[in-house]
Amino acid sequence: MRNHRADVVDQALRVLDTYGLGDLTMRRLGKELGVQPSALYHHFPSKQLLLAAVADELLARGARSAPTGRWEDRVLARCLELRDAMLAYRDGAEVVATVHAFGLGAEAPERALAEAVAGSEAPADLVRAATRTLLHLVFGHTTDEQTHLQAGSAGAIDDEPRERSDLEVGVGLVVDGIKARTAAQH
Amino acid sequence: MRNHRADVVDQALRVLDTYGLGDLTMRRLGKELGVQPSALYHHFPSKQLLLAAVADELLARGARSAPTGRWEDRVLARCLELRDAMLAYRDGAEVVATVHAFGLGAEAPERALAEAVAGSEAPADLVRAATRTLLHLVFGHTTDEQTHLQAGSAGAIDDEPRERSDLEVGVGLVVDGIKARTAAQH
DNA sequence: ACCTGAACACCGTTCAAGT
DNA sequence: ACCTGAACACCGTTCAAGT
Repeated sequence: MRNHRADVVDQALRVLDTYGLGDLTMRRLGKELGVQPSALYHHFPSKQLLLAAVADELLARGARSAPTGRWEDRVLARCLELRDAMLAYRDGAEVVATVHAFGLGAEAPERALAEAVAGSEAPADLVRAATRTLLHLVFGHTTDEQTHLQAGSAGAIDDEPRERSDLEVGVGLVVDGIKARTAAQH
Repeated sequence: MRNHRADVVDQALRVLDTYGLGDLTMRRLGKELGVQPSALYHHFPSKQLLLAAVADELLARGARSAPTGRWEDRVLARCLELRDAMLAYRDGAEVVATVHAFGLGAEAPERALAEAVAGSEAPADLVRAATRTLLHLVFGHTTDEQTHLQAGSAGAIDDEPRERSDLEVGVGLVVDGIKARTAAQH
């Protein structure tokens, strides 16, 4: 049975969600597709680029329609959209953050966030710095949250809301900071 | 020649800085110490715990005396101390962030940061959320900065100041956010 | 276009045994 | 206390060859 690029990505997402990033190996993925590991190199030149495609597909599946309303609300909506997309797959936050850090993909969230932050009408330099700050904040908080969530199936009832509200507070602080700065130089 | 725990950590730091995290393997480290890889398991039960000790030593070497003055200045000082400590070793940011994410060590920066943020006299919940936000921000920005720095030896002259100022702006935004929030509920 | 089979150059970790 | 030697169960990647 011959596979296309999309089949490989789809199966990789399935392996990721079922067994975790540590078990998402070229050999394991090949076995799951009924194919030799070397066959995967017909579709992707390296595991890193396969992972980039996986991250992009994961984000596409979690994508929502563009938020409307006040820019502060649009910023929060984009942050929660990114968080939820990453939480939807096991180790999703680690995959997306790693791919983004290596500059191989996962660029849609930064663009979407930048658009929303630009609504503040802050200077371009501040918009860029604030966007990157928000992105790091979402990656960091969500990775923590997912680690907690996946670690203890026991007693996680208590921790989940606290983690989510921590992210919301963090985003709120940055938003307030942007306002304070933009007002200061009015 | 018999090694102690501290010798292993010291050599690991040397291998890390010279060859990078990708080449910091138990086999490579053993070779560098003139010892079989299995000998390392006399000192550390796993590579992860060795890395935790490496992160803690890296942070200890970059530690400064406690900052004084206004809490905003102490917060920034702690953030820059952490950044500089991580930048001092190749792949230092990735090592520290990973160890911290796994909850195996690298806890001193969070404690130091929390102490400084508490100076704002904000409610305990806000102090905790803001501290974690700042920590993620420093990890994220510094990882980006180090990636940039290590990637292109060419043209890096232009990027370095931009990255550092992005971090300072990010910290400033969060600090302003804390002030705005604490003032709002006065 | 998509895949096989075999190889290359590695990993982390365990464990009985040595000094 | 610290280390050896050998093994176990893996990795990512390459490449000539097949259909």
